Amino acid sequence: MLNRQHIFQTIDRATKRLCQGFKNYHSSQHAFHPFEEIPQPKPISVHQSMLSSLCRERPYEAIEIFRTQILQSGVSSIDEVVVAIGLKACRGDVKLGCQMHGLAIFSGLDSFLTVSNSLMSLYCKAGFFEEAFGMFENLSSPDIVSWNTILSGFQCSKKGVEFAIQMHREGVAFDAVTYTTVLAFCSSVDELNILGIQLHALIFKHGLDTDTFVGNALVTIYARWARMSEAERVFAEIPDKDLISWNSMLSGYNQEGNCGLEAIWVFVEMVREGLKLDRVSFASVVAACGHERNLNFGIQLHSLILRTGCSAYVSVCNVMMSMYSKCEAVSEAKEVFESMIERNVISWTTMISIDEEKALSHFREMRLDGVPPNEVTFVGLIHAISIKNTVKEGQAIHGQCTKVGFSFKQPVSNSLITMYAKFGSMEDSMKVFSEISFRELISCNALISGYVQNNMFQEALQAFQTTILETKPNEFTFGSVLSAIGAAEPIPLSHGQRCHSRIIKLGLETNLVVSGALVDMYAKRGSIEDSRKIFEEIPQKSLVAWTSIISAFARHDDFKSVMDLFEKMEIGGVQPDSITFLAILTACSHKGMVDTGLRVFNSMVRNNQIEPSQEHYSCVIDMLGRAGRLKEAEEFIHRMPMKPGISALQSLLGACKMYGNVEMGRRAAEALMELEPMESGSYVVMSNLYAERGEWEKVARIRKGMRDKGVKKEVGFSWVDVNDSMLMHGFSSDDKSHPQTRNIYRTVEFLAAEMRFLETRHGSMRDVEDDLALAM
DNA sequence: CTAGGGTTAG
Repeated sequence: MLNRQHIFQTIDRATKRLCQGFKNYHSSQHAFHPFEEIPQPKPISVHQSMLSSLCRERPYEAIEIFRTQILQSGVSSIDEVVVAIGLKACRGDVKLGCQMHGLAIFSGLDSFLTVSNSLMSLYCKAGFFEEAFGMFENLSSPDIVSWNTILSGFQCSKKGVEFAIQMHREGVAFDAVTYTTVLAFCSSVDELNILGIQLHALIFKHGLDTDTFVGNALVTIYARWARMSEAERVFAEIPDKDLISWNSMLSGYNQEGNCGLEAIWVFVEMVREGLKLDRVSFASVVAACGHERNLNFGIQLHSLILRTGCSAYVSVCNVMMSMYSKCEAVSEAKEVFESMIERNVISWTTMISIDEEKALSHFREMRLDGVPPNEVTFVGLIHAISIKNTVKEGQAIHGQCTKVGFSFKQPVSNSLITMYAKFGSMEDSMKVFSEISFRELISCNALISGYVQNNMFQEALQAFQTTILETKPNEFTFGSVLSAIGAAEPIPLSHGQRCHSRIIKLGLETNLVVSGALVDMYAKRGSIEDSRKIFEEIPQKSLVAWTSIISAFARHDDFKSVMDLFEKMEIGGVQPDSITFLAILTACSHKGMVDTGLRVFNSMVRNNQIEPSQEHYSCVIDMLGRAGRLKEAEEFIHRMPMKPGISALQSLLGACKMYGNVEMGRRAAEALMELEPMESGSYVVMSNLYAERGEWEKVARIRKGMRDKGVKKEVGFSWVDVNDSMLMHGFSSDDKSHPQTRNIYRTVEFLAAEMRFLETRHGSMRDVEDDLALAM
């Protein structure tokens, strides 16, 4: 394991040195001037070396030189090598290539294999594979380069591998290039990884694993399969490591997800080796830095990138934007965007996902800029609109997606499901879901969590049960379904227990999200012992875990446990957040520990720099109110920086009722009725308050007001689990809707009689009977 | 003839 502190200190030193040394780093330019000084006609060898050095870096100049030569000295002044290099310089430009092809036929140089090979390569690159393949089939004696050229032309990895197998059957001996090409095919298809390993064995047998190109390809495939130890082993055995070898390692660590630090470490070693870093190195290391959320190092990298001139690359700027946004430095990200001369889809998409407020206007600008959006753009845009909660815009974008044919792309559908769920219209979510061709887990998770968000817990459970028939659930699936079971009284706890056993089977019980959700679910469903057991078995207790268990005990009014756990949490070095404090305040309030509660509230603001929310204020008001400190409670409401919400007013009203304060109660109730005129609660409490004082006229006025506005009192429900069904059975007092009502009531009477009988013997069943009578 | 990077839904 690497020591973070140590690494970052080392990186700091290394990059500082690098910044100083970089001034003369990229100044070396290729020198071509001697070419001009050689008089015409220039010997062929001069052209060969000139063109081959130019064609990589500046192909158009190479083509120009080629043209001048033909015009000045005729076709006879060139040979097959020059034509081959000239073709290379065309870089997949078919028009130029065709001209060159004509020239080759005209000069008779097309009979040379090198020229045919170069032509085939050109046609492959230009996307005319059929053309190239036709040429290949007409070759009387293709060499390994001809084979490799065709092999590399395959767009589909599987077809490419088939061709390689055919090569093998026909007795073509593989060389380093063949292996490299086939390995590249293997790395892009999962099922081919066994073949990749077999190839590695063959490569090893032929001693080709020390070839830089082959080694790089091996490093790349191992990195892509997240087998970094193997990648490292191959890497160590490459004698002539080039920049690509290093970059492959760097990106390999990046791909593994949480190995950002290792990636940065590789970068530092690259710096130490004195390598000339390029845009790919920077793109990778900046991504790693974003992963690590290390803004300081990111700024150092940024300056390094500016010094090396790599800031001219769109790709590097794109990843810098993303890094800054991950480090929560949005203005820096925007600055990078503004400074860019050229922007591509990724630049715009990144900007759209960073700045959700202006997402739509960025999208419009993007269209005006002539950059066509892709599916990722729509994912970002839909996400931004979900956050903004602008239904009209969402529908418009959905329409746009459909128009450009993106709405059936997997990621887009998934974001649409989430968006409609956020809008509260599950019908639309379901519609999108049902139109998906292949239901991957992410789509199911999106749907389940959508149901939970909209309080449709049974539907969530149902969707979960369909999901587990189709695929293996993951931590997100369980996170959602457990919260559904925790929140929904009518779902029997046995479903939660079944989930729990499934979680254990899948080895997910120590997962951060899942363990927290389990603790929470058991606590909400009354099984605090299970909550505690699960909590204690979590090896590394996270903030979520601590908060879950504290809230669990708070919900059970176990003040002592709450405070014990809170202390242990702080000793354990885990910083409480606003939700933790909310749980503690709840516990204080329920136990009447007003002064402790106030102390906690103040320390939250002062020591932990947490801005109290509406809920925190309500909790304190509730606490003061319950203790009869009504004046302070009302003062507290006035002290709130925001408009007092429903729960704060309800708390105050409740306290007024408890202590019979009609005046204050009226103020609270009026504020409440204004906030939610259709809720019966405040009317009922107020009329009861007046009733207790005998002010019947006022009671009547309130009752009439309720009737006029159409406010109805909600009926309370209880639940009973019948035969471990999917749903529990709900019933209210005086409920006669069940077909077996008569039998049910007879049973209740029997039970009541039995209790009376037992009471005469034990004398302690009074309460239970009262409860039962109430339930009727 | 061959190789490396960036945006992304829960």
